[in-house]
Amino acid sequence: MNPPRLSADERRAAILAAAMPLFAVHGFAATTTRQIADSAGVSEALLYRHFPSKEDLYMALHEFCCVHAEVFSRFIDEIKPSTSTLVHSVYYIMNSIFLHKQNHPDDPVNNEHFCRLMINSLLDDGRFARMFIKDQVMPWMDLWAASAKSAEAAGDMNPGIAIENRLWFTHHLAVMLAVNHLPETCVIPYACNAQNLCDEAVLFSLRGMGLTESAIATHYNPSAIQLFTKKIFEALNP
Amino acid sequence: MNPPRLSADERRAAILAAAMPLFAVHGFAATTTRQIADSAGVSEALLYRHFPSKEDLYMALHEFCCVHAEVFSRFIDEIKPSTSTLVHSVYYIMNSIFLHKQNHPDDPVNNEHFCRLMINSLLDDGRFARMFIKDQVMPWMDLWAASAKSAEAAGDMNPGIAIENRLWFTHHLAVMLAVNHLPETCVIPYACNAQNLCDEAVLFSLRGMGLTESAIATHYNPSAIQLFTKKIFEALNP
DNA sequence: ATTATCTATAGATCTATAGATAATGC
DNA sequence: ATTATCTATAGATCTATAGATAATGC
Repeated sequence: MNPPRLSADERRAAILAAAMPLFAVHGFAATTTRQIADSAGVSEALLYRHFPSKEDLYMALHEFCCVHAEVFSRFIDEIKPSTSTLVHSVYYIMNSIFLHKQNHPDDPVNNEHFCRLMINSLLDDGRFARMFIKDQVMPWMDLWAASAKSAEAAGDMNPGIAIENRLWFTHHLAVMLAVNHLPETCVIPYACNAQNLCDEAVLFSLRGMGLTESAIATHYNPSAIQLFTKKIFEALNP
Repeated sequence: MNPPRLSADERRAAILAAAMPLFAVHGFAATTTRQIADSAGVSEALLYRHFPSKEDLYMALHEFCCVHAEVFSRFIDEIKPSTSTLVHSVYYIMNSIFLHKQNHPDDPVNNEHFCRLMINSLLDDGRFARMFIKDQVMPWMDLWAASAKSAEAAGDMNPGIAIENRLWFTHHLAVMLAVNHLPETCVIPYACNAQNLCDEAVLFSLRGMGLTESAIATHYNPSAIQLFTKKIFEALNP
């Protein structure tokens, strides 16, 4: 009859899980403590037992996102930098960020909600975004940059753009494609479906980074890439 | 002594001008009618004389942005589609959206505020973003797409990506660069300053669209482009 | 006479806390 | 005995309106 009585840690996690979609979809100011309490099935008073203020709850949510993203960086060391890795990485970036594919299946952080929290942070002071990028994205960036350097050394890539920027630009395109698809009706009148759009964005990025058409022809093999990303997927999901 | 008594139209515009930075920076929910009234130097009651509700005021602000952007589309017909126009357009997109350069000097809509309103719309239902894109961006897109087709016909561009998407991707990169720079501290640890970043993003986009290295070498002449954009700038500011 | 503008306030809602109660674990 | 949880509510704030007042234009 009565709602289950949880331990402090469990209740804390349950409150965060309930708060996530609310803060993500409505933003900080438009989300009320009453909404969160109702969604979590507890009283507002209990929220304030676990979090000193609404603001603290919001910040705890950001920490929660960072901690639960850590699983992704465990397998970086096993991947060798190369032109092929670069191509596969671009494919992975685009698919995971834009199409929300190939992420950890047990990830408690919904991809759309995470995206919304990030954009909300960018409209705010950017603290959460910086924290996440520093802790979770930079390890990958090191691998990506090493791969780009390797591609350059192999003569597969034209010069003219700082190595890291080539990958940031790819990343930015992926994020913006995701953001444009956040509203129920996509704001951009693209002439194709999301999957084709993603594939074209991969090609755009590979070319944009300066990869030669011949290097792209050699390394951009969709079926091989699917195998590669599937392997990552399985490594993340033992 | 007393504050000046304005006509209904003038007061309405003054209220919108005061509301703009508040809604842009803090978002709809976190902006109070009291803040707007104080910033406009009037009572809250007067706000509700001019706008039935806070929501209506917000929507009026969106209309205001669209109307005041119309000046930009007046000179489209004078520009001929070509590879050169395409290159110049990419440069223009990147500089106007990311670096906030080459816009109309009398534009009452601050570029950063406009960017924030757009992103807020994307986190919401996207209505404002769709309206602006349809009315203000699509006329340009037609010119850009015609230029890209012209470049393709001239043998300057490799195939593989839908024509419009090449320019949307360029646009998205520009927007995301702007968004990453919204917080006081940029969220991405770029290894260069904003001007270099913009130049590199132009090169990335030209390559990404599939322009050949030789076409880029022929048409991407920074000093000639500065002249071109200056001409647009002057046309917009007679 | 009309229009712009204000003061004052109703009614709702929102964050946060005080103090009481019920379930758990030793 | 400790810990989780609730009810009730204070105090602030927020949107919106009622009704009064002062400036403008014919």
